[in-house]
Amino acid sequence: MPDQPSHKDTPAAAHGAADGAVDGGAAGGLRIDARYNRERILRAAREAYTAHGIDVPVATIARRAGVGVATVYRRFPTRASLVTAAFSRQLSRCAGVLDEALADPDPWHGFCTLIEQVCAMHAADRGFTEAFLSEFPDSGEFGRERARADEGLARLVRAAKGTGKLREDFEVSDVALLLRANCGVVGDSVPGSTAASRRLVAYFLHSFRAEHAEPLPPPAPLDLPGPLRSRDGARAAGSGTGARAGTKARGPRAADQSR
Amino acid sequence: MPDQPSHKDTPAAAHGAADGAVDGGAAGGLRIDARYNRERILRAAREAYTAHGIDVPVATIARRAGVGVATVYRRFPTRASLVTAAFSRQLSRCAGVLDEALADPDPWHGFCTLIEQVCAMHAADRGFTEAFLSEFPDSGEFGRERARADEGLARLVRAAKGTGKLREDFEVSDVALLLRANCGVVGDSVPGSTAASRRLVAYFLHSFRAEHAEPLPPPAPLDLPGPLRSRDGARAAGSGTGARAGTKARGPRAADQSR
DNA sequence: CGGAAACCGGAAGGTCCCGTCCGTTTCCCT
DNA sequence: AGGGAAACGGACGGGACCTTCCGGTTTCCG
Repeated sequence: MPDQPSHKDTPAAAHGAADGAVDGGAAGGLRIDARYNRERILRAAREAYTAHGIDVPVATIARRAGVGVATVYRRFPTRASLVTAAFSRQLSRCAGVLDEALADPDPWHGFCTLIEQVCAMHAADRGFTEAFLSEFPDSGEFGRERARADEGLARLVRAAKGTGKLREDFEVSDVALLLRANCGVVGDSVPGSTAASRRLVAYFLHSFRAEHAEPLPPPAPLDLPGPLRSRDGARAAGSGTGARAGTKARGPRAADQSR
Repeated sequence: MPDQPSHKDTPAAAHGAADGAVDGGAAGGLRIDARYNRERILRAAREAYTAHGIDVPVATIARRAGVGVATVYRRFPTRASLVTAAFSRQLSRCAGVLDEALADPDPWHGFCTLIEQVCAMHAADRGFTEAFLSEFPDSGEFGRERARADEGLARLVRAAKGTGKLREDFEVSDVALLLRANCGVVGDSVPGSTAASRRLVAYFLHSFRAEHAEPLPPPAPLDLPGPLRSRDGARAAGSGTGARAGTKARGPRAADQSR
């Protein structure tokens, strides 16, 4: 317990989240070899996800981390939990950017900066984009952060409108619109995705300005990318293939038209 | 060889593409039961893809079409070919919309209509969106259509700029940008995707206008969604998993860091 | 009307991947 | 130093999917 070498009553579950670097999950009270491996797994996962997307098989990550599959699963009970843990950094960076934006004396400037930064993050990391769009991070860390983000975003938008620079009919949900759009542009690991994203953002920010604004069609009953529809919900953790596109879309029943 | 029933010279392969309705592929010279089944398969595929995306298992489509899996594979040698065939209609509709746009006396109006219509098509059909973004339709029908589309689009854009309504620094590749963005917004089968798409398009078209235009960052070296990177190419037809996300992203080698 | 080619459907072959089991190894505390 | 708990890793079970095979059936020409 490098954290609190109390010698007697191992302070295991005491209050682990104080490890020098970022410790998104629960690394406290782990044997040092376990902690070391956990770090290696996270690093390997981050690299793989960033480069190839979140559908990289767990076995691949395990191999690149130099551990067995079982070790990965012992530390992260499910694929989804690994993904969540791998991107918790990025997520807090997003939160940090939002805080900065809120602190900006010019709300409109803060708003623009926020959009630009977050979109740039997505453009630079394919895995983050996919994780963001994916449904399973709803609950857990992603979900909790989101609640706070929604609130802060609403405040920022209100303030930006107050300066008269952000058009009045702008909706908070339009941020989600932009983010999803950006994810679409970034989507695959196309080389020029960063440039494309920048251009997209420029177009959007231009049309968000109050001056010369024209009427818009009504916004969709859409929320932020995270917690979308409530479809078949479940499958959040189990069912392996979690993020794979198909699989889930199975029709009505198995013996629906038997023949 | 249903294609060339040598036997004598059945009018089979004469000029099949004249089958009353749309006949995207080669239904000529098929026994009537085969032709009937082919139609049922296509219909089932279209329904399934539209509703659940192109990752629906072949077996599901076969069941809903009331045929066996083998029948599907006999008619469409591979998953990809089925997808291509299923969406060939939509594709020609796109081409038609483009032609209409080109014929519009007001190029700017034609341009706007084109964007709106195509985006609406994507919003209404999840499968079409996925197929459009997917890489494998490069070759074959999709690819050929695209060449023509690129050319027509370039002309339309030039004409629209000529009227002074479309901003001068607009690039043809910005259409691809918009389409990809729209696919991102539509992405999942969210109920309100149509409304979201409409709003997205409105924002974009607003910022495409020449008046009050502001400088933009340079466009990405990006083409239309279809033929993107040339990555690991191959896998076009075979390799089952065609559209599945992961799988392909396998790391360097199998025994890369064996342990 | 009769036979052969063209068709059909279910089952089997081959991949890939998630998540668990269990014998073995490593670390930590006494 | 030594014993036990924690951790490790390879193999295994289970599930989906794509595609092919093969014996039985239907259509169509003469």
